[in-house]
Amino acid sequence: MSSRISSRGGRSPQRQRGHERVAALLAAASACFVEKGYDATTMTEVAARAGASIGSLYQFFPTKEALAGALIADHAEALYARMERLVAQTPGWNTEELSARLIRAFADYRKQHPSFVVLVEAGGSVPSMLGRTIRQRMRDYLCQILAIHAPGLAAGDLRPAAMVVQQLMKAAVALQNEQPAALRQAAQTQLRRALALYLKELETD
Amino acid sequence: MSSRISSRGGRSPQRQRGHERVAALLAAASACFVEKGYDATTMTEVAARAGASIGSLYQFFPTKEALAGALIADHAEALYARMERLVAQTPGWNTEELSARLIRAFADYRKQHPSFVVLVEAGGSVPSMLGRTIRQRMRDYLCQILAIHAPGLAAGDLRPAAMVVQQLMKAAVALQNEQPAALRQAAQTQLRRALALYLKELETD
DNA sequence: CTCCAATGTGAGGATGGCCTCACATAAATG
DNA sequence: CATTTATGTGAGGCCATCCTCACATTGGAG
Repeated sequence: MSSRISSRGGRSPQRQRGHERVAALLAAASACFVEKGYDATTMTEVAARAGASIGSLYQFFPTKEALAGALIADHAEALYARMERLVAQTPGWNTEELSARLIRAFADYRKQHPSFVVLVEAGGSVPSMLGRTIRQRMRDYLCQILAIHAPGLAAGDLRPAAMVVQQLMKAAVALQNEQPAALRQAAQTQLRRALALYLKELETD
Repeated sequence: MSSRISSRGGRSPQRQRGHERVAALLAAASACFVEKGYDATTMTEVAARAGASIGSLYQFFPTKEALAGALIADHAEALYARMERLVAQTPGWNTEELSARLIRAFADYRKQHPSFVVLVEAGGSVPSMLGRTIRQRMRDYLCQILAIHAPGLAAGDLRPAAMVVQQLMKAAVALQNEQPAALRQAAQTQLRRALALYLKELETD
């Protein structure tokens, strides 16, 4: 749970009080990033929201970029864990079920880690090398799932298919912003159908 | 082609020289936004790239937000024109053709207006009310296309389907960033198949 | 040519944000 | 208690950026 912080400048918490602080700071940062985006949130605001002073914030996170990086790293770990559970459960699911689970997994994840999308998708001055790495690894997980679910698929067709599925997952996340709720749910249902159709087609190749 | 500028503060160009300047400024701004994102590009840099001074830039665009807004407005107009052509041509196309045309239309548009996605998708401090309006209107166009192509579709199912198609278009745009080219093209082909499958399913409802 | 509105210019004001630093407090250790 | 390490604090340095302003230049109209 504790995010490893770059050794240069920012000291890791040692006592219990320190760990509580970093937790509060990370939570505050997450909320700010979601509400105002990466560039628009200020370090002062994050500290204030966590009930800390600016100096305290800089004690643990030597830089704004390091703060975002720690958040991303924490959330990425949770994402990987979720994906590994999905991979493990894939053998027992048919196409419809797999489609529904994939959509639901991403929708749920976004609810629990709202700042992740904001930070990784932000094309701005946020550390984007992490984002590339994470997207790549996500694609690897999807390749595993597809290899299990559609064993007849040629190895060369695996990655393009995984990329398409990945984009559909991103679409599921984007649809969560829609209002009203009835329309959103109808759209999510349709997206699930589209994904199931595509997965079914992959099996017959 | 000339972008209408808010009457408060920023004067519209009157002589030919002025029009050339705003064109150069908009082109420079577009390039900067693409390369560095909205927040990271500076007004000084835009002016320098256009071969103008900062004062000249502020003569026509009273604010950084107005500059981005003018760009978005120009690009949106081109988008609407393209969508209207698509709507007009839809009756003559079968499902495969429609799918290919939709994907290609968006991919081409992104090549010709690279800053549009950067500005509209940027969740930061960019004027986002324009983005909402544009997305809404895009959805309306897609509803028209679907109503033509799948006349049997219930009116209530039209908007959710349009939302899904819209997300697939966004996916097509996102896939354009992928490297290497062979992988990108394979993924785009797969996405076209997924869209065609979904459109075919809509017809049989 | 003269005049005047449009356009061009860049130094500088004003603001705000990232980060530092010198010092204060808390808590563990002996 | 004395000491030392971890943690807490906030004023301020430094710098980048947005935008203003007073003035120069251009070019068409009369």
